[in-house]
Amino acid sequence: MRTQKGEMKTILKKGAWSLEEDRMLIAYINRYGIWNWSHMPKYAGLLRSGKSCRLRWMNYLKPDLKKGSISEEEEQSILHFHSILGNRWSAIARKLPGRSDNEIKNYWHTNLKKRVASNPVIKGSKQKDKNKSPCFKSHNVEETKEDLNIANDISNNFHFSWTSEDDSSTSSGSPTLNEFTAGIGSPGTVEDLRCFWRELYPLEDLDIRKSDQEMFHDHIFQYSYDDTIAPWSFYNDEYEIAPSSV
DNA sequence: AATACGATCAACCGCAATGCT
DNA sequence: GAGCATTGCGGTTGATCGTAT
Repeated sequence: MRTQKGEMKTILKKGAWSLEEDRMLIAYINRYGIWNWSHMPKYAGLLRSGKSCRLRWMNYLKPDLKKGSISEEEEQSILHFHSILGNRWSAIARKLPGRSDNEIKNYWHTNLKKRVASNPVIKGSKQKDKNKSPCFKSHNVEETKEDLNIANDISNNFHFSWTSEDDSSTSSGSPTLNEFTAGIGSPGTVEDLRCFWRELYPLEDLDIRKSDQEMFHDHIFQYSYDDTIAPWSFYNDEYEIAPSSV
């Protein structure tokens, strides 16, 4: 189905993320970095909005996120910074490394809000048992840990290189967190992306996903056929991805 | 055992800010 | 400066789970 502008119109998936979707997003970001949330899902083979992908990554998949319960120190920090900043959750989150704004917001609403309302001067804190949390028991936490390992294995087997204005040397290996969260990235060339998908869906699975490959005929993709040197440099002039050696 | 209810948290939605053309 | 795309934020919702009855 196409819109009047000739763009592909896809039905976007909503609701809980599956393991497979997590795996695809992690693997894609490990390989190409974060270059454009709106366009990324399509190239990663995800039927999700960019917003949804960004949220999933920021709140759950980002490797430097802490997975455990909020500590007493962190709780005191939340109380302290909330008294200064109010409901500016993202600002509070920046003060607590490894915690997302969503996590802090949820923690506030479920643990602290009532307590602060009933007792404005809170000194101590109740340590909640996160093992009782439904989400801790769901597939997401434990299985995603395993999934992150799988994704890391995948990314470790990829050749990843780029150059920048600041650093004319070429870096190889997997990008660090700072590198790929700093916006370094590229959707890759058509052939490069094919290799990426083959890594995710070896042989027999590739046929099943033929419909997904309709995107190779997407108008944006057509650019890449005519520009084989730095096909995606128009997205980010500072970086260009080297042809994959996979 | 079945049901109701509350707690928790991942995900969605709408809007504002920002950047680009 | 207008219009559009993208990103980031905060409020809210809904699914899931544990517990009480």
